[in-house]
Amino acid sequence: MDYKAIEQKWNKIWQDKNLYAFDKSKADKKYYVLEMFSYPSGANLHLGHWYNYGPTDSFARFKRMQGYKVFQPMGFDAFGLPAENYAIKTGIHPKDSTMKNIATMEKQLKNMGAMFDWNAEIYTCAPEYYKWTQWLFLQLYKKGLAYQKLSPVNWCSSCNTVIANEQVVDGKCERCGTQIVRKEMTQWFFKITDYAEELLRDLDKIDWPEKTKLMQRNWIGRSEGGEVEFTLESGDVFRVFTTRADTLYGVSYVVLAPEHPLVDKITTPEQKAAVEAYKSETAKASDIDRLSTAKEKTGCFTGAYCINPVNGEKVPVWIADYCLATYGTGAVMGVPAHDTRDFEFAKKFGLPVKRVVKSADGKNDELPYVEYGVNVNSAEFDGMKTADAKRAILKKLEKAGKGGVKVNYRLRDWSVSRQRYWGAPIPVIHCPHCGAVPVPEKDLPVELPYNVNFTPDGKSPLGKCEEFMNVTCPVCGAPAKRDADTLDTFVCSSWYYLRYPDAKNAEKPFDGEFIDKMLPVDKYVGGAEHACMHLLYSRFITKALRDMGYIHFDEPFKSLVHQGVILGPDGTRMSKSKGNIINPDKYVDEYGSDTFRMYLMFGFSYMEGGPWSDDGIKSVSKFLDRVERMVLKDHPAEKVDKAAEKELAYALNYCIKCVTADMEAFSFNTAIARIMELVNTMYKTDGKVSPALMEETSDTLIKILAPIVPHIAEELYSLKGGKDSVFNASYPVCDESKLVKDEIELAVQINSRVKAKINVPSSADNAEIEKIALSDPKVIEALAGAAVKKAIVIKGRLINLVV
RNA sequence: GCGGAUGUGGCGGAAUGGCAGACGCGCUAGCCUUAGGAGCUAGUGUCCUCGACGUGGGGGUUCAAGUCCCUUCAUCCGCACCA
Repeated sequence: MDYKAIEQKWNKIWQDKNLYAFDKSKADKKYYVLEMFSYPSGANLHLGHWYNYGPTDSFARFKRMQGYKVFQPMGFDAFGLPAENYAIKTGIHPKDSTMKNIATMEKQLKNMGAMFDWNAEIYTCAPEYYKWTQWLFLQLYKKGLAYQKLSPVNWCSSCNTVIANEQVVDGKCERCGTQIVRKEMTQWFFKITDYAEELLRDLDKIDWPEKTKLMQRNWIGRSEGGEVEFTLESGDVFRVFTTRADTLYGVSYVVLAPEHPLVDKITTPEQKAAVEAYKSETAKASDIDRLSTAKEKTGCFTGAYCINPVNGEKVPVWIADYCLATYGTGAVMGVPAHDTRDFEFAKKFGLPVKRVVKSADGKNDELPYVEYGVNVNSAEFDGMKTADAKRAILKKLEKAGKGGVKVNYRLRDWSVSRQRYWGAPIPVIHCPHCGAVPVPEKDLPVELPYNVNFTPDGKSPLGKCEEFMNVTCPVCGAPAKRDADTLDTFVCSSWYYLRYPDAKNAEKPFDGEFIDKMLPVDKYVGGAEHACMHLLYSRFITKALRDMGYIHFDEPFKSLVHQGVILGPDGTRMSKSKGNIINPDKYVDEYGSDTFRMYLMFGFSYMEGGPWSDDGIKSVSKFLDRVERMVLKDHPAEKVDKAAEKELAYALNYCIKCVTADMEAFSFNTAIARIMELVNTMYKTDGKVSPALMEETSDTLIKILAPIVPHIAEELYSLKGGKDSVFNASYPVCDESKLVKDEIELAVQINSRVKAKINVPSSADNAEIEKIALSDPKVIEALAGAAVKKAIVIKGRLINLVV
């Protein structure tokens, strides 16, 4: 077969017939298959794209043949850092390089032969799209879910610019090697924490991999505890969050995050220099380093003292980098006797260690003692069990107005400001009189200007573009400035699945009534690396839009699958620097896109991925030749053998049954294994079965294969006389009556070791099976007269005789 | 450091607690062909035969463990400004 000619032929026919366009009037029978859209970073589709889109398209085709109206769109997540970095390096404008990359990738995606509905294509960098991304920002702002605050960024003083985490290597700027420091800037945030509880709870409602749900649960990080208010000598107050309020009598110091707003105010003149030095040291460390328990504890005394609200004790206030400003209240109480980190800290700085909990059996175990137990040295709470003491102490604090029960989340609000050019401009105007003013919706989109200077020099590129920046305030008309930052690209991708079904709507981001019919996405397929960010942001945006009344469902993705990662032949992640990149084009060129796709489906466990190998693809190619020969040949019946006919009918229906289940479960490698078994049986029984049965089997085989090798199956289908597309045919259904066997083989175990095989009628009950087993000569020999204490029969599998 | 995963023949990988290694690659042999890097058929976990041993290591639960529990080792991924 001339694969290239066939691919071109059918791609053109499918396109001319508009075979894969979604019929919006059939939304009631919809099945929404969505692959995570591509970032057009390189000029070509890489193997990861192929692995995501090829097999998933086969799943979509399978669903179509099952009678669903499949909607499978494709688009591009086109804003982002790499295009901008490329521009800084080469001078080629991000828009130009991105649009060029998109054009190439579109062409390759079309050659892949996936049934994408190109009528619904979107690019996030198109004004027609980001207009609505900006609209989304404005709705969140109106709803009180977008706000500004000071937040640290990575700052490179040599490049004079903000650096992404990715560009920080060992704490240094990857471009110039300068030590990165963290610098506070005013930035926009989305209040995802308002939804922490629902985001956690609704995980129970969705069909997602358990590990992904677990990761989100841990990311959200709900912990129940309490807040305790400490009063400084200056009269200022601050609160700490703790899960161990029962240890409050053991507090011997408190720690503020070095970034805590009170630090400057309370530091005594004698400590000023030391505190400043410590703060600038901390600015160099990443959160990951700061939280490492392996690292030696560091800290600095502020010179200030505060009052423990339960016992009036005066304790010193320190700053230390193991306390993060972004978690809890940015302050922790130090209880060295009952916390490992606090213990190390106290030991290093000579702070007192005071036991307030001992184990329930009354033993004074070694300190730090972090287990639950019974309170001691805790005034009226002595003798209480940990759980009771927590409650009682928090109650006392609550009465005194000094704290109380509190649930805390590790989840932080979503920072969406980026000091970059290639993104959706933030639709806000900063007016000297009115402050931050949202751009009126009628003025959207705030278009990204083309002519800007990317050279990093301390300002956002947009900030240097006068005609962009200078506007009049929509409220008072005074001269004002636009927000010079752009939105995090995750904002663009947090709602794109809502845009696809109504991608060309010029009046609205989407028609709510129609979207309610089309969503949620029935099957979402993409990489596991998005578990905690994109997949959480999308859930948040869906819930926020629901609460604003735009949509009426709770979750965007009903069912989720992660494909694995294909590694280089050396078993490590593919990268340019390692030179182990596999280019799919080479194989598509040599073997055709169907064969390449089928190899991706057969050679790996889809959810696992694994190292690439050249060896298997040839075997898939051979297998397809073998199919072609069998399906197209004449099938003379030399002598029709009933047993052979039964065997073939069994093989066919068993194949249908297994492949249907395997396709549904994304277990493509085993689905293909079952198809290979069927073809092997066809070869084995050819000539011994009636031509009619062989023809029927061939026709069915073509339909089973169609989702996996769409062009080849379409060609075979038409060569066999099919008039319409095979993708308008329905998927074969298993005839259970053909799977009934007269006799089944069972293994006979004696004390769990297999000693013999027996054939029993499929209708035999347990007693009969035992009787047959005990009369088998091999079994008699192996038993050697021993008495059977117990016989365990597992239907269709084995019988185990315990002696 | 925290969080998530993985570990099965020479290789890719199969196994609702029920005959470990489906299917394929590779390898071996036979057939076929003027020819084969084509095709068809058979064999192929390890060890010395009966048999024994085998799912990273060690322990446990069970009639039965790759699968469940405990422990240990190794490798990989994510960690909030890469997308």
